[in-house]
Amino acid sequence: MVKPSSNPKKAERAVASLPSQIPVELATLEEEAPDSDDFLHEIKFDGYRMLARLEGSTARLITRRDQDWTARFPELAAAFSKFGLQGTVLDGEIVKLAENGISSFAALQDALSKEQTADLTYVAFDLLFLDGEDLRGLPLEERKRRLSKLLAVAPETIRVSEYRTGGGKALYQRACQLRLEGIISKRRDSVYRGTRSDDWLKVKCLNTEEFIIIGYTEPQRSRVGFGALLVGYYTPGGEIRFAGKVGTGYSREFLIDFQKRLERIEQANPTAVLPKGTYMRAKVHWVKPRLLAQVEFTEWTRDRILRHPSFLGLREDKDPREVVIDTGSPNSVSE
DNA sequence: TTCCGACAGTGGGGTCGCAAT
DNA sequence: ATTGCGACCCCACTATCGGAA
Repeated sequence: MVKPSSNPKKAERAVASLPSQIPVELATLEEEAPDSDDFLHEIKFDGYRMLARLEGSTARLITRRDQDWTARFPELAAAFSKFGLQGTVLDGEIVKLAENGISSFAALQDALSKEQTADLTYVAFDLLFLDGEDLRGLPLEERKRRLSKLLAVAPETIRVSEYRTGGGKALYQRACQLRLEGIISKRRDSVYRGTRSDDWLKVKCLNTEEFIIIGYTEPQRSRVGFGALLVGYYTPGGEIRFAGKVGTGYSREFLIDFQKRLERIEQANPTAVLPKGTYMRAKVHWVKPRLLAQVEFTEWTRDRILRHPSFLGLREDKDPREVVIDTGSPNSVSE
């Protein structure tokens, strides 16, 4: 709980308005979790990053690009406004938690599109302002202490992100076993700078899979070679199913060289079955299903399309026929 | 001198809202 | 009614540049 400010000086500070725009701290992508005791670690929640701005009887939810999304989360906004605090800003993530406590981005989007936002959760991981006081210059652990105190008495839907100190590698392994998105490791004594730095590290659990190259899109604007590779896989039934487009991870040189190679194996029509309503922004060229691409991605979407795919390289040593993915595999998103 | 952070620009899936078809 | 498109959200990645180390 927060003591009401009896000190007139403090009260004065409390009415001082917050900065209109507050840049959020961003994490740098890292391959390995730090094991050093200088870091604390928390679960990487998969949702919408949102600053909660409490200004008296009103609370606003602001995206990291400064868009006001309060109206999309009326229940959370109402819960925050009940705090009745002036000049207070929390940093956190709006998530849809399953019974097992895991946040699913697909479920969150689903809830938003159906306007079923009552059971969303705000997971707070930082406190930037309290009662008009700017806390961003304090060490992270101190801010977290004040955050816990503030949310000690809070509704179910507003929670503190739990964390542990040290043991980053072990936590990362457990997170991946539990099929979480990854972890965020933060320097315990770091101040909130509002930029990307290695004070905050994100270590993600990623999937790697080989896919059959079934086509490519034409480059747009200043892009050279091709835009994206269209990839697919064999179902156990022997059909090729479209798995999405992979548009990043190529050097300029590769884009030019590989397009020439693809050109030589072009064919008029797709080999793969495309889901109805597949939208192709750029013109597509289809190729014979002969080449394999190794692709890294975060997860499968509800429609069984790759999320956040990036190209790692070609697999010249394997036969495309070997790329069989059973849609009932643990990787699939069950509905 | 080298390195790193910021920025611009490319690409992805999904949702929403608006305009053109 | 459908489709295209751009703006958001979530992002990965390459290339470049200027300033810090």
